[in-house]
Amino acid sequence: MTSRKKEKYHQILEAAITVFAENGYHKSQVSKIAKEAGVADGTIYLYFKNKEDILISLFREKLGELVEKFQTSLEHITNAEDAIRTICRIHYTELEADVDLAYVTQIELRQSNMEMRVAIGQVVKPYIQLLESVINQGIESGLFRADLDTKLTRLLLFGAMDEVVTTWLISGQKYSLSEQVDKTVEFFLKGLQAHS
Amino acid sequence: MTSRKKEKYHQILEAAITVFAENGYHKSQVSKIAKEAGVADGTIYLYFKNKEDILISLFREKLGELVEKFQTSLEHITNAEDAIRTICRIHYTELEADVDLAYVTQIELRQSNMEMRVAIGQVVKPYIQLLESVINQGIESGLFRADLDTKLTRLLLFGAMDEVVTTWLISGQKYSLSEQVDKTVEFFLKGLQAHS
Amino acid sequence: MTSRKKEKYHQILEAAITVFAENGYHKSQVSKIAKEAGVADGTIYLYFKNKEDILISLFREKLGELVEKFQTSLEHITNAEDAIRTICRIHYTELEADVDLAYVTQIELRQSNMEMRVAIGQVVKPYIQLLESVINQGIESGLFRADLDTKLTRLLLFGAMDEVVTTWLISGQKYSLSEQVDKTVEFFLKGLQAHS
Amino acid sequence: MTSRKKEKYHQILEAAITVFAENGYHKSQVSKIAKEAGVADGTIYLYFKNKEDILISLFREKLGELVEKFQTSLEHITNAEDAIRTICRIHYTELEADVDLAYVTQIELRQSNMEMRVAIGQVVKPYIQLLESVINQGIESGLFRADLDTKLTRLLLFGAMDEVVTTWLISGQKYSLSEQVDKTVEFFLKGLQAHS
DNA sequence: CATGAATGAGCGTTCATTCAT
DNA sequence: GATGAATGAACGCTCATTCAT
Repeated sequence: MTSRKKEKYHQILEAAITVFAENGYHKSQVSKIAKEAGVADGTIYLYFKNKEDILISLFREKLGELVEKFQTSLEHITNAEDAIRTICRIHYTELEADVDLAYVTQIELRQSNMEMRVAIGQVVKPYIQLLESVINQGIESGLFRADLDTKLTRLLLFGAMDEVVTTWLISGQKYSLSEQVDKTVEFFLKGLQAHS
Repeated sequence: MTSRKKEKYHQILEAAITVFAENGYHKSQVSKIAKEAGVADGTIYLYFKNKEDILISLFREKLGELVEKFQTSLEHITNAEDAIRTICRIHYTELEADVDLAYVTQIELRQSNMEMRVAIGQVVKPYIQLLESVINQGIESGLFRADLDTKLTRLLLFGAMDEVVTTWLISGQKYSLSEQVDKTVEFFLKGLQAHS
Repeated sequence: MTSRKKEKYHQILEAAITVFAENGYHKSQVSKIAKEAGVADGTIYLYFKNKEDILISLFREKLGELVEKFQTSLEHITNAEDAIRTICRIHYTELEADVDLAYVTQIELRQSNMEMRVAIGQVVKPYIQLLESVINQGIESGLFRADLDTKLTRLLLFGAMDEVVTTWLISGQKYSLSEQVDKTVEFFLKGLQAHS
Repeated sequence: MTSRKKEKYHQILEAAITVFAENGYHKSQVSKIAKEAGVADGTIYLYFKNKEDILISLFREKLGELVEKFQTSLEHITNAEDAIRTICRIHYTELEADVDLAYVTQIELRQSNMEMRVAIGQVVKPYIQLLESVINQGIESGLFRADLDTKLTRLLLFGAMDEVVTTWLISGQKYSLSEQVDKTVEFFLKGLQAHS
């Protein structure tokens, strides 16, 4: 029962990601998502509070997976520099590999009001904390500058990567996103490193 | 006549910025903007093609002013490092000084479809070119690393600043944005500088 | 299920005929039709593409019934003169018996653009063909003149009857329409008959 | 002054006929007529009560001219049969010669509410009376049947011709309208004549 | 649990008309 | 008389959500 419930839940989410990516959030009718998922319109509301909830859930699920990948990959990495490189690589390659997801996170998810932004903030938190802990670890290990403002720095890193992904997406993905990892990381590390 | 026309045009834009900031683009009725501007609903359409056009015009006007400020401030600055610092300072202080404008550019403007994004892209272009020219000048003058990818770098800089502003905004402007200039610039310059 | 669907479909059509007859097509709001039909505004659009579609459907349904009546009545009539008389009688009596329908077909339906005219043309076709076949049969049987132009003649007949109905309607139905049958038919037959 | 007034009045009417014929009454904005006429929007209202008044005036003016042509042509015709032939010829040839006028009278003018219909009725009156007087004269001279119902007969004649013109118009004027005169008149006369 | 027909609030836009200049 | 900027009422249609089955 529970597994079947979950099944339909994910079924709807997968449909939503497809429909959102194709038409954008505001132009995606709930009925279209239902059709894509192969369920009735009303069924959607057995699994989600409302349309907005679909978008947030989508983000939560997908970002959850992403954060897991980050955590798994970082598990045996103790060097902060390597960690930054790994984070950037996953950030770029995962979104490059799933353009639909990229659309939803970079474009559609931004089409939200302040209340949703707050909700999204909650979802992004683990990723942000990951960045923070890496930065902190870098400072503690002496690899990164001691005068770094952790909270500001993680915004700079995240914002920079975010913009690169969005621009790549809007440009029509005409070039390789993952090839930008090295130069991005080099810029980051120089900005971060202690004995520059 | 022309001045009175312009007067009403700006009257509507100012009303729009207020209403958009308060309710968000999608929840701002044209009639509400008209009321705020003290004109009839139909009058809006004498000055703007449609609701979307208001948003884009708003952005164009305001960003135009901003770019002018950048250009004026950079006029006598030949040192690329100083230029970067000036850009960041203006970016932060101007948006900090006009929270409504900040809301519109950081939140509402993102609530747009791909077509609008393209239009916005045109508007942002001068600012982007400004960043690029400063980076290029920095490289040529030997202050910045020669192996910098100009196009990638300006994304990193813009994205980083953009995220800082948005986060500050969403947090409820509980801290000073302009105080973040120094640490932001320090991070940037270390990432940019040649003799690191 | 299907019958209930049809039920609501006809419910809306009957409401539309009432509202159109009372206010005219252009001054009949969809909401007024919905109210009259006892359904929500949106329900209209589950059964009709748009407002125009209501008008055309109305015409198609009602004229369909009318054509059926013509065909049933003519089934056992082989004499072309009798057929003409029967057609005129039905044309006048049916519209006299349903003033609302008459309003819609004679007045409101004419308030349509060229595209709608084409659609209407399709609906009227069976009636036109009926007239043509009667004329042709009359010619073949030797009752009607051999030099009659079938296509022109059916226009003359239809146009003449149409004008009589419209004028009766505009005049406020102050006299009996069905009493005009005999004199109309007499005029027609003299114009049609061979051994004049 | 008066002549200049009249000048602008006709200027607007000519513009209206062009615009109505091109776009249809409901899709013809007053501003478009003003532009076509080379006057300001407001000027229209110095010469016409409202948009509807333009249509009726147009009809009144043009039909007035037409009736004059009828009357001039019938001046020296004492034979009722010749008169019918002349009327039909003018009816067909005049509208064939001025397709724009035909559009307005046959299509656009019908897009009117009951109030307008009444107004139009007043305008058509002289033409109707002309038809009536010809029929009456025919009866009195013994050429036409004595048992003709004058009021009904003029409807039959007018309606028949009207339908022929409308059908020719909607068909795209692919054939000659004036060539239909002879067969139309032949049908009429057989229906009208006494010693058939 | 699932359905999908029904709901009805909500809104961008048009355009005939007015009136200060 | 002439202008044309300004007005604001009016409405077709969409679509997220509900609920009887």
